[in-house]
Amino acid sequence: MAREDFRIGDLARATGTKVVTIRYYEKIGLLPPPARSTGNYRSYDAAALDRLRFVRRCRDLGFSLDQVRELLDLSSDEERPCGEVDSITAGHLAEVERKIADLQALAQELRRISATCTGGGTISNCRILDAIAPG
Amino acid sequence: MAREDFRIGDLARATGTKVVTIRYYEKIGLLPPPARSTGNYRSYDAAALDRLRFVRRCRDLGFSLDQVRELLDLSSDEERPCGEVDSITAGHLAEVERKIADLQALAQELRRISATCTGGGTISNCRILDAIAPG
DNA sequence: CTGCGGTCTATAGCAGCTATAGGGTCAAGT
DNA sequence: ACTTGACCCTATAGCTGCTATAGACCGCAG
Repeated sequence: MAREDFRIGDLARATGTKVVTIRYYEKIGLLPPPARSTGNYRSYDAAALDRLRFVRRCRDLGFSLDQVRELLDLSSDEERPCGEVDSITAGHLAEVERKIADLQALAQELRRISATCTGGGTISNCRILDAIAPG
Repeated sequence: MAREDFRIGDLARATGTKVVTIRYYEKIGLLPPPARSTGNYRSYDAAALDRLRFVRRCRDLGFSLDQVRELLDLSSDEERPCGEVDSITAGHLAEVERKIADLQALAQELRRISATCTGGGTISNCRILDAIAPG
């Protein structure tokens, strides 16, 4: 309503989010349904911008949408102990570290396999395929 | 038809794949439709086992189904130069390494954020939330 | 002949968007 | 006044790589 309200495209640009993604976030309840203009356009305010920025930041940090939802819920309840936030973060960090370890083992094996390539052969004597399918 | 043929459950156990997944692979054309028994059960032979093992191995190595398809196509053509196999492998390796780097940066930031937690506070003075949503 | 474990098809669901179809709105230009 | 173009709306289907469910059939042991 006020002059500083803006439309979904502006919000998208301001946060680096696609318009469809914002509507998707609204649909799954991550963002509240905003006010509507006379022409039925979504009308956002500064609070909506803050909230979406928070969501995007969490997503950039690799939190799942469910985790983001939890963090949003927590952050709206001033009285709750901070420990819950920390446990979500710590849990996520542990998961990321596990993924890194998995991928490192994977990369190691791919390097081993790739190193077998002799360079000029044909499929019939491809060492890489042998390395992938031993036996 | 021969005595050594076996059914989908056996194939599943032998490869550590779920039955539904095998049917899915068939549906998307990754595995050829097998012969059928009189009771319309799928009937597999040793070649099918080899092929599925190859697929599983590729998946374990993190190749996408499309990449697996390509590798399968290549491996069935003895004349093709081996270079294509190597470029798929190298490309995949590069992608895995990029992912590792991304995740390491992420873990670093999560550790930084998590370290701000003072331990006993409430949401209203949560440093982690501050760290996630600065400003 | 009844029960059970396996198999069959077909369809829907998961995350987290993205794309498409088929329209309405609004401000600027002519 | 009219048209162009950029923006917006809803609703639906698609993506990857499976997984789950429903409802039926097959085959063998007791």
